[in-house]
Amino acid sequence: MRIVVADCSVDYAGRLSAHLPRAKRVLMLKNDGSILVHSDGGSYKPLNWMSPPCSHAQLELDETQTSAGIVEAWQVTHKKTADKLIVSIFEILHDSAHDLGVDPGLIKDGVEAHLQELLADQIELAGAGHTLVRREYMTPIGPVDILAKDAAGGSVAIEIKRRGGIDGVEQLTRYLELMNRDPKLAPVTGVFAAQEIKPQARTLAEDRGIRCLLLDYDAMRGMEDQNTLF
Amino acid sequence: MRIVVADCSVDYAGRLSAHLPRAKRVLMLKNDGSILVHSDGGSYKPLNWMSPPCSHAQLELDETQTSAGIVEAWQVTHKKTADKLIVSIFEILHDSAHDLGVDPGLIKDGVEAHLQELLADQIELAGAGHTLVRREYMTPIGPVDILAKDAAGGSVAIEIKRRGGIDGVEQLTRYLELMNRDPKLAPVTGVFAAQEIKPQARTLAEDRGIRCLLLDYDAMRGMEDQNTLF
DNA sequence: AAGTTCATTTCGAGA
DNA sequence: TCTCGAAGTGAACTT
Repeated sequence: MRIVVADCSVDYAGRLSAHLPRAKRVLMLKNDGSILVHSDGGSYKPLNWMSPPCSHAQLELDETQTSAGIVEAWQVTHKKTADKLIVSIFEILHDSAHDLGVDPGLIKDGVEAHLQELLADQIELAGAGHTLVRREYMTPIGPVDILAKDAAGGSVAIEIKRRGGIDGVEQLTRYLELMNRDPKLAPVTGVFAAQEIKPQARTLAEDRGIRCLLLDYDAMRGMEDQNTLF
Repeated sequence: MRIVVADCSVDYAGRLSAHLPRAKRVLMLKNDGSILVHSDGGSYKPLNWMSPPCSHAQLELDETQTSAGIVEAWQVTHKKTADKLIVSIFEILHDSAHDLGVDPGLIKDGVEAHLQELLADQIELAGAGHTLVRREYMTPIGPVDILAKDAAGGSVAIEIKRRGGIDGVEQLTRYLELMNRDPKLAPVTGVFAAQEIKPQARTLAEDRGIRCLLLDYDAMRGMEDQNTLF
């Protein structure tokens, strides 16, 4: 990673043509040859950039450029699309290189996991009087997201998805079939919970006697915040 | 703009929860309080970030943190959504600040203008034997993008859009109506040229006897490059 | 101001 | 490998 702060102008030609007038900017040159041109504002999106794979070359300066005050010119070319980015540098204000190594990468706590956590905490959303038995209840063919008991004491298996499609209903159906063979659990009813339930999935679920539960992630999160605060 | 290269771990809590394990990264702190966490790879999207408006605070370190080797901890909080980003720093490898001033901003050369230029140069795309009369041919209600003549010497008015919708067809229709009143031009036929023509627009155009011409921007640009090279 | 569409989108999952 | 949908999308344009 090389970081250059410079007074520069930038020209891009690719899907569109774009030009950045002369100004001080931060140029981030990554090891894969890619380059980002950042200003002191805006969002995380650079003013201009070149995505990898691409190659970096130093251009020869002609008379016009040197007399205009350009001290260095870079050309970054994309290896597949022939997109081109030219950085004309008038003054380098800072230049440093850093060996960062390979990044271990971002760990995202999936929304599904979070939904499961939230619904476990707010299990009454599945029905008045419902109580939590346990999350990730193991069955021979995999874990059921949530096992609960309804007001009458009957078992309830809940499958949680962010987007509820046919697949999720089939999955829950398999769990229910298996769990209903267990005399300690049976009869087990099913709840298919998701932020969004596709019409086909809803039809299939209801046809099989599985209840559908639409989850409002933001509302559940807001509820959680209140529980934490007080 | 402050640039810090540091051995750090990052935690984000907002719409989702995310964690970046300890590693060397570049932290870009913009003047508006926003922060970008970049690694030496990936695209222009940072591993993690906080968009403005947000505020930056230095956290007090507790025993657990100091014994874990953390020398500094930052908390960046969004001013509206209460999203939170915490950067735990184990070692600062580089730290510099730069006054960049306000950026004049990106100037995008519209694709439509470029398409007009390209089609004017490759006017035979509009039909074999077509010749260019002029670009931006003025009429009392505005300029027609391209005026050409077909192989038989008849006038052809071409309207160019990046995405061809109903609006563009209506616009061209008005031009054609007007131009057909001019005995020096009449009869004038219309060509609706665009990178993408919506079905409704195509139907309307063809119903009015206007030809539709799908433009392949990349191919036209490639052709232009060849013309320039040889 | 609120909604819609586009993006040099980027990114990930599923087929 | 390719296609399709989501994104902590952001940004520009319409209504």
